[in-house]
Amino acid sequence: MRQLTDSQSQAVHHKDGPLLVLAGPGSGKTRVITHRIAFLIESGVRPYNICAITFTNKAAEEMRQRAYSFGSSAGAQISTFHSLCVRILRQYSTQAGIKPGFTVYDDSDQSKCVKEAIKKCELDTSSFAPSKMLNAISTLKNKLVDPETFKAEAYDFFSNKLSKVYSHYQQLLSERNGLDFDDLLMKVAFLIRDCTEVRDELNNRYKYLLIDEYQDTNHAQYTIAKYLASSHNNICAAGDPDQSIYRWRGADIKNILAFETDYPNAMVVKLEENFRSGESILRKADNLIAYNKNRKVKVLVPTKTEPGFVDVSGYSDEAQEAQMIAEQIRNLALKGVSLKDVAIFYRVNAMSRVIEEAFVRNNINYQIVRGVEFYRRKEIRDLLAYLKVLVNPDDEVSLLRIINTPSRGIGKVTLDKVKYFASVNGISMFDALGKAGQISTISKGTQAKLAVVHNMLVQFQKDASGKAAPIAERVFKESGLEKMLQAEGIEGENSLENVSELINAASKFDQQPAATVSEHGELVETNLLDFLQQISLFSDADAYDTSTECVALMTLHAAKGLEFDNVFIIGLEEGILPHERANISGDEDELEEERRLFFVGITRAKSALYISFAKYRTIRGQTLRSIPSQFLYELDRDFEKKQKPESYSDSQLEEYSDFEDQQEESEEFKTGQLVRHGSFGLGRVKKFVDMGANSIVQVQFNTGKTKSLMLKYANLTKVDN
DNA sequence: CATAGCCGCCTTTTT
DNA sequence: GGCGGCTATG
Repeated sequence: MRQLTDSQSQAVHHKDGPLLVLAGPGSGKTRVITHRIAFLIESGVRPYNICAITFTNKAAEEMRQRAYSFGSSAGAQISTFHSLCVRILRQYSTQAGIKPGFTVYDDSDQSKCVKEAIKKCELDTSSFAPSKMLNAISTLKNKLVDPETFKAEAYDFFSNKLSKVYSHYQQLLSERNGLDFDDLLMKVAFLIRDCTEVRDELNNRYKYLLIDEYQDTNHAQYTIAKYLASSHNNICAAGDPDQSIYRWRGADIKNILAFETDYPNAMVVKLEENFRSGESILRKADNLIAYNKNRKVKVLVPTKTEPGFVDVSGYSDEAQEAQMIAEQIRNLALKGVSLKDVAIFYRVNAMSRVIEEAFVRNNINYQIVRGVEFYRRKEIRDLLAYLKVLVNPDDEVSLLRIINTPSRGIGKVTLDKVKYFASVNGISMFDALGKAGQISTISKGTQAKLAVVHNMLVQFQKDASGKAAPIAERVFKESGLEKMLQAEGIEGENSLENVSELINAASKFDQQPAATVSEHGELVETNLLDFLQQISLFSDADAYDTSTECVALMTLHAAKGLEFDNVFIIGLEEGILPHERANISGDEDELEEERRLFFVGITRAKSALYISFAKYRTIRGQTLRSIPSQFLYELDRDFEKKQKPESYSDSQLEEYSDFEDQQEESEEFKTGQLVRHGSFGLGRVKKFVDMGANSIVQVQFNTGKTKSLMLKYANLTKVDN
């Protein structure tokens, strides 16, 4: 085990009071937190009084294991903000005004609820798109604006409508005893703000608070942290403003920048040495991030003696890019590189497909780090919906999903009648099912069908307070789900396998020593509800399996916190990275976040970094000529001159030559200039990035679309106003 | 009431 | 290019 450096050691051994660890990439930040947990325990703090918050469940699990290896840290609360909130809400459900068996609603459940809410407000879903509404609601919740507060300040037309949707949406969730991701944070923030009894208890329990990736906390999380530490101020925040990549989700970089103002007596430790990457890699990262204006300047100090290796290659299209990468990886493997040490990063999930195809062709093992995908499968969602109803009979979304799955001859008309009966009598739909015999509008035969389902669920419920796996298995067999899949023949085989994988996961969860430990040190047994609530908080990064010999494919966002010897970052093109959606408001902040995202990707690489772009890329079935990302010039202004013609296939050589031709003088385009484009028509210049012959103009066209165009190909003509 | 087939929608990143 | 939802048909 490497020795701690002076500054690392300073952070680790800080005893009481606020501490800010400003850490660059690869500076051993997470290690400092783990050592600090060990130090606190050594100096007499009970593990039970420590709370460490990480960004993903995976990170929490790793930190838990490392902390264990230092000695008995059992009982320390190490989890994500969301998991912590679930715990708090269950423990203090009465004070929070919710029932402890609540369901955590994922985005598809949310979307069902918001659609209903929009309907109730008599708005049409075309001008009030559910996704827009959900986004807006999420932003409000992250800012801790509840429906009542928002209603009071909603003056304009849109806010007014949004406020109504928001109220109805919250109403629906609360009737169903469901909480969405943002509710978990908001409810806890309000609970500890308003309820002094709970705040005191939590302050008493969590005497030391450690928060990793503090740059990505949103206002709700910030508030929770503030109240959790309010009596003792033993808060240790660690993060890197240059790695803030979740602004779009409400993360506020100001939280870390203002830490010293929030906690005036804070000790600040800077970790600027980088133990991860070779010098040439770090220099590129430095060059790039220096273009961000909105930052505190810091330089990465390399400590590795090996220089590292950086390659920037242009390919003709995404298929060639993928094939060349596959070949390079095969070469690396021949040289003895383990596939575990190779990763591919991309901006959007859809870009993984071409790489996958190339890897299959070339016989390269890979895994896509996309954890939530498994839980989105129909058969998995069906079984989970049954289990959710057992634990939370108010969960109408899940109940409606399963009531006729497998089909039992219960249709929409019948369900409408049941729903009407439920609302007239002020009971839940589940209870209305139990009284199906009293619903006179429904035929005797259908009444009987409803009663059968209700009876079945009631029978299942008797086992629902125990372990997860046995009840999951029982429900799968007795509900008819298994028969339904078996009847599908070969098509259903895959589904059957998935279900048994889920049941395996459940039984693994059941056997796990409980992560929760009571004050007196005894393990708290987990049950079905714990399982359901845990998997609903699963994230992509959580699915990353470090034990198998294969290349990891993931988005740049999922790459946060990881490191690899060899890193490939693909699709360095305008519109992809930076992503076109990040430019819609013409907001410089969004471009800076894209730059930070690339920065995060670069700084994952330990010894070799391969960056690539393609001249043509097919997106959503459309092949478009693409422009190398402006970020490539920022890494290295001469990057294009250094391009090897060999990296293009023969047929592309000719095209390459016009690429190389950068003698002509570029014409200046000012923001606001009216221009005409051959196919897009009239538009106005929003931005001009001067790169000599490779200058990029961003034009907002009258069609409403904004495009980034490479000046020398775009054939733009200026139009007088 | 079930099923198949079609249309139209979106599609950045995710706890 | 993929999925969800709607409609028409049996």
